[in-house]
Amino acid sequence: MNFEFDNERPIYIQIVEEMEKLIISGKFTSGEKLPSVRDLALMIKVNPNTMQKALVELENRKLIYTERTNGKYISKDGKLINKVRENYAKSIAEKFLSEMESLGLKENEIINYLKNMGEI
Amino acid sequence: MNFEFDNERPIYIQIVEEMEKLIISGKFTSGEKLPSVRDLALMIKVNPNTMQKALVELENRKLIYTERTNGKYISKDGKLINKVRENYAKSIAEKFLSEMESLGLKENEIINYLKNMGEI
Amino acid sequence: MNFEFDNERPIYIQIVEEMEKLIISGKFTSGEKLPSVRDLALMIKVNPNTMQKALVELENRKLIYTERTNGKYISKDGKLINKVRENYAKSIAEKFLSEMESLGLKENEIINYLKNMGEI
Amino acid sequence: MNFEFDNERPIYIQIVEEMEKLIISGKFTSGEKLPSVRDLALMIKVNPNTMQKALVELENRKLIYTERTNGKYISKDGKLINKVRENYAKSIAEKFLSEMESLGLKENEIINYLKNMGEI
DNA sequence: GTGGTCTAGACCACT
DNA sequence: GTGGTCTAGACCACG
Repeated sequence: MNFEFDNERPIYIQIVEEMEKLIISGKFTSGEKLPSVRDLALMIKVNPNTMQKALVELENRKLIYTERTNGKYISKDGKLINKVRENYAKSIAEKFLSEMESLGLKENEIINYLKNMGEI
Repeated sequence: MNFEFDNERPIYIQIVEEMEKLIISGKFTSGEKLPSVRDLALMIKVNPNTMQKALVELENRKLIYTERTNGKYISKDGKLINKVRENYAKSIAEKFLSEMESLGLKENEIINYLKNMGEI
Repeated sequence: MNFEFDNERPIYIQIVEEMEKLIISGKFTSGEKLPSVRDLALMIKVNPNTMQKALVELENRKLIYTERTNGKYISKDGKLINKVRENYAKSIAEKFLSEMESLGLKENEIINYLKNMGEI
Repeated sequence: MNFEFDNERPIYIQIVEEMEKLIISGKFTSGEKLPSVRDLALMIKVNPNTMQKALVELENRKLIYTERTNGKYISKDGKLINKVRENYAKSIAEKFLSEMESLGLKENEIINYLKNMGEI
């Protein structure tokens, strides 16, 4: 894993976001066992407590679960994961549209804008 | 003006962002005189220090300028404003595309997704 | 405040439970400002980080909220607080009944048992 | 046997508690021979070490005893079992009352609350 | 002065 | 070896 952090926002939040993306995009598969907290911390070069804080948050969101003394696992709840993915896509698309529209662009203009970007 | 702030990020940054959007979308016109810092602070219900901090940042970005003893004005530099608008549009579009692609969507899928949203 | 902790369970959890009780029983009033994290930590003699962890959990439960750089406050959502109180009462009553019944006692026997306790 | 464990507390403790309840409620009869440690472990799907740890604790509490090379038996000491049952009932009743009272309820209100629960 | 974050390091129970 | 908890101490942005 190769994580880059920006200094403006808490590291643990950025870890949560990155891992959430890895889960909902299928890079981590359902039920897969995660490396130990300490190993994850080493891999992305943060303090184990920081890693732990991120994992607790992911567990609050039900994207991972803990087997006591055994390890942590990606959730097996496929429906939940799908729902999170859909919510995520919807929320960033809505945010994008609203920001572009606040610049005075109409929807077809926005779509043309995106198409042109691909061609450059 | 009716501003809503999110507790997670500095208020003055959020003011900067909102005013920048107002300027580049033309809600504030070039050369227009701004209300006094004190009045702006009252209007959006923040501490005058916070308002002042936001205005300093906008001045750093050349989007407003100060006439000593006279007040603050929206920049008359139309090219600059256009450039800021274009950079802004480009940056949010790139961010949007990269986030959608990290979910595993291709560019044409993303565009279809946006089109469908509009129809709902 | 005078808190006593048992060694079997995490201190921060015990703090959460005690403060939850104080809130739902009205010892803390709605909207009331809490002492600073550091002061609370001093008062009940734990590390500020431990106190912070407890307060984060209370915030997750919506029983308190944070005003950035200003302090923490008891929730003003009276309905929520009532609901938590009712859930709490219901859950401990159900647990109590089920445990007494698993000893072979009928409901009227349980109630008599309680009445006798008071008289001793 | 059908045991469900909560991840937050040691499994062996939960086994002890469940078996204690089975004994004091008469589900296991005095003097009855228990299945082997290995079989018990299989039945409730835990590691034999964990089962063994639980049985050692039950033996410390004199609720079972071991006949060397022969097996483990439920205690024949009816007085002891009664006493444990009474202590257990008393302790959960006291805990229940104290928790309800910490919500601001008086004893007669608590009893009415219980009566109403039964009727729903 | 407020809350928040992070690091370093230690200890613990459990399997 | 696993996750979990706790302490001590430092630093930071904000208002």
